[in-house]
Amino acid sequence: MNSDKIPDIIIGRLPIYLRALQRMADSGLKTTSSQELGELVGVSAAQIRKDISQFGEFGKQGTGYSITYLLEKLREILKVNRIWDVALIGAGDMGHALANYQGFANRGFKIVMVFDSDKEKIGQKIGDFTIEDVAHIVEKIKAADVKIAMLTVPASAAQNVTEKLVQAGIKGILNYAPITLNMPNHVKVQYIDPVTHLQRMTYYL
Amino acid sequence: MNSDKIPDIIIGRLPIYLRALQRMADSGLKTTSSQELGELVGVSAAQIRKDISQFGEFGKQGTGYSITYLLEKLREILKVNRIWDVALIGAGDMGHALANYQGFANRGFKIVMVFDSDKEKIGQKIGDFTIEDVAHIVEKIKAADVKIAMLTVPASAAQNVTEKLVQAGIKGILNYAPITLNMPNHVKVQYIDPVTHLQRMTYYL
DNA sequence: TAGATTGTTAATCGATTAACAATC
DNA sequence: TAGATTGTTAATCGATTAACAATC
Repeated sequence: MNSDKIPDIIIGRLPIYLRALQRMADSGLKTTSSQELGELVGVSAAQIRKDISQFGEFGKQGTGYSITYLLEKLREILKVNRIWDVALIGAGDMGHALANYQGFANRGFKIVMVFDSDKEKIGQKIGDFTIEDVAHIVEKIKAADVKIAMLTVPASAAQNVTEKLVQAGIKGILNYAPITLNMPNHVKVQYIDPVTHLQRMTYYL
Repeated sequence: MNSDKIPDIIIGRLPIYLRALQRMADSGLKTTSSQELGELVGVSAAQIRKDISQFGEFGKQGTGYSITYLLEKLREILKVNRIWDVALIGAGDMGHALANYQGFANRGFKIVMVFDSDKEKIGQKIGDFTIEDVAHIVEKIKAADVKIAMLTVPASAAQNVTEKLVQAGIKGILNYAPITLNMPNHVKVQYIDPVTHLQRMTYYL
């Protein structure tokens, strides 16, 4: 156990462990080891143990880790033992795909509002949501006390929207726009750009 | 200049530099510095210089880097000074969003075939493509000599499809299924799972 | 008990930063 | 020329791995 600041690189691996453990639980397994979990996620057993031990002693010598117990602990650590409301900004194809995605709910997230700037789209429905005017984004997000946003607007609009999101009290942004955002330090961003991921692989081809 | 093996972490930053430089070029800029580029992408100037200098001497003391020249060099290094054909597997919402995405072409990629296993979907159109039966995926990909795939099938199908992709000679997979894939070492994978990205942020909230 | 596996320490390995001579 | 900025070296910082006592 270690109460110092945990490196971000470790935090980044925990969701991967969580995902693998959930699959093990779903297939009825009760117990695992650092060895087995490591093989499943492509990480050394030593690293699995080191990462987990930052937060406490969750295993047992000789038998390994109880899957449900470790799941519970990881969910606590990552604060996904609850449901986070999420605002979606940008009702294009990607926005639609995310709005319809069934995989959020059981992993801690729920889209609760959708915004766009296109007059044609405002007022229309995506699944259960009515698309709202991005002009009202600051007050709507504040009123709903939403802390997480997913951004699927064009690159040209992303920085501008980001500033409104910060103003609205958003603390974490999952950014699908292909641009690095300029942000205050207290707001976290994660980037998803399929092209940068593809370009990372072509180097090796 | 350094001819040893370049660390993957450096390769991972190059697409980010490339993206920022492209934006600078689009807005008419001719020249930049490690300082300026670093601020734009959130990386130290020293690191920008170190990363770039792995591949040659592309800058000039006193004046910095020519944007078009550095763009050209980075595209060469990443092998995106050409267009890569890409196979898309999974014609769900995410598959549709990717098939319709206009941002691939000018950054080195082009979807050329779409597969699904759903009899209802096979034969239907997505944009310009007719959805093909995943049962024929190995011969179709081999025949077209495609080396890169994007995987947007459910987690339960992903490992199975991956094995077929490897058999078909695919060398890089962009995986949207929320599961770690088991792969031979000579095939590269990149993972995109919005939930793991979100869970990485909630820790800090 | 004997075997298995944890949590942790120390050693190794790798990445980042600071500093500056070279030079445009 | 004077000012700016590169490419590179050495120092620092951080992450990973190997090894093993503790113990279930």
